[in-house]
Amino acid sequence: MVVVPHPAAGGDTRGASTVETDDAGAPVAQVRRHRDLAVAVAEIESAHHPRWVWTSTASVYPHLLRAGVRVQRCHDLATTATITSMRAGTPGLPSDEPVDERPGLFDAAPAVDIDTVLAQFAEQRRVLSEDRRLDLLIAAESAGTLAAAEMGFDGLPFSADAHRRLLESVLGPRPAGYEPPRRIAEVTAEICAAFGRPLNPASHAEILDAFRREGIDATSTRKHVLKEIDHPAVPLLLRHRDLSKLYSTNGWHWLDTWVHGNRFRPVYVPGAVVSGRWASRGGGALQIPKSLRSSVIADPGHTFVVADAGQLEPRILAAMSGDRRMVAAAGADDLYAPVAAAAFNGDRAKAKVAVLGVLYGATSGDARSLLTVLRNSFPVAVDFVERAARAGERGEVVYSWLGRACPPPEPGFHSHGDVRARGRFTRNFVVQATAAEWALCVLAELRRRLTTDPDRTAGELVFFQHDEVVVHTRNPDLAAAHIEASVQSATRLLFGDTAVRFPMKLAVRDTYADETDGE
DNA sequence: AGACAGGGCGCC
DNA sequence: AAAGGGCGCCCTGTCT
Repeated sequence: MVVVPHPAAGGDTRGASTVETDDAGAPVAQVRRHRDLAVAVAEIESAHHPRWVWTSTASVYPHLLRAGVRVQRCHDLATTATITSMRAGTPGLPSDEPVDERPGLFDAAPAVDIDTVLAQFAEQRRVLSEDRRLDLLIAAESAGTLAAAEMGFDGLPFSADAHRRLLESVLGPRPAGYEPPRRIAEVTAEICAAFGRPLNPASHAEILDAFRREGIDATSTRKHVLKEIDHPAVPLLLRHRDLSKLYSTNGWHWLDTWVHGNRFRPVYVPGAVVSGRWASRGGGALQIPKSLRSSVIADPGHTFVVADAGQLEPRILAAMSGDRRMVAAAGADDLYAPVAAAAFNGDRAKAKVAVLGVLYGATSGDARSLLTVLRNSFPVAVDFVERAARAGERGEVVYSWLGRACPPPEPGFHSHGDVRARGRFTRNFVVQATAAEWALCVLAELRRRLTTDPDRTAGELVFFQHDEVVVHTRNPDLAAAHIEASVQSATRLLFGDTAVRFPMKLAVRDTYADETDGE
């Protein structure tokens, strides 16, 4: 363990200090002063790969990456504090540290004294040393912060030319000024013609008003509502919505902002979702529309290995609950097939609806009755989430498998609707948060394997999205082997010797697009 | 001018 | 096919 305080504000890395500690966080050597943080980290890292302890990866590591310095392991104090304070019921009190989004600068956080950092680390070690699962969670979260910074820095291979071709074929040429692209202008004109009056197709109020003038009372302008209306403007409105979405969210401006040097460089924010899932800041990294994925093109000589965990959350529920029949079902490649056989006369569609309904807290009568059927065959699994739901309804906090706490309820939650919503949230939390932990452990192990493989062609992580990883590699077989091994490792770390399987759908392609998507 | 809420969509 | 959970982002419309 080597502790480094937060660097001074303003990008001034002079005066950086390090001190070596034992596992408990007690110093075992003198504090060393360094002229340059990146140089010091590079030197120490090459000697013995310590676990770096710092205030936050988000505020320190981007600077190191820009200096060409990478580390294997860290302990992120801010991330740890966020998790432990949520467990203590005092969310949001410790450092809400801003992440470094400005190249070349550290954020404006004040410099922190090394004794303060040491004290915080020692206290966190004391807590973690008593809780093996929490210790594992913190290690995985910390590794995740490194992976997030590295993926944001390296970027996802993305062909700006391919994307420009897509935009031009769908929207027309790039507008010179602020006027809308040709195809959007055309469909807007057609909509106005269909209604016989000018209107702004982006205004819900104007659309509803226009329909009302023709004697059509729509409750909203949602797609499924519009589709019920027999009117020539309906398909035009839906098309306008699609085009506008592409233009405004992933159009030329998005390309200029987020894609440079044929790399899409998003800002990942690990653990930003209460369940522990990652979020992204700007660029919509975790919501890349399917239509854009054919522009994610591997470099020459490289391919992508795209791996996603199929039916992850039901498998997580099986492992958490220990329901013997559900565990047995989760030993199959298709979990829904044995569930259907056991409870739904082989009707797979019904089995799927029932399982998803139990995970999300379905309220519709249809799914409720299927849930009752599911309970007959899988009582332990159903009871597991029902207990989480009832705890939430009582205002209690629930926990993931490794001990992440969900936020406490809002003080004023008492209405029937609030209480039921809280139950659906806590019901889903226990599974979604544990699924996030499993995926994070996969990511951490995969990162470790890829970066330490003596064969330098194993590849690099370029994308992570909840239950999916993408490796950019010259050697897809090796990358795939590392993915499989990482899945085994994560499963064993969390659930030990379980019969639950987590089959990965692996695909080797030169674009991120699903091969079923048309060219 | 800027903040915020609500509607809507698409990603898991 | 959707439903239920979690997000980010865009738009309009309203309020300050």
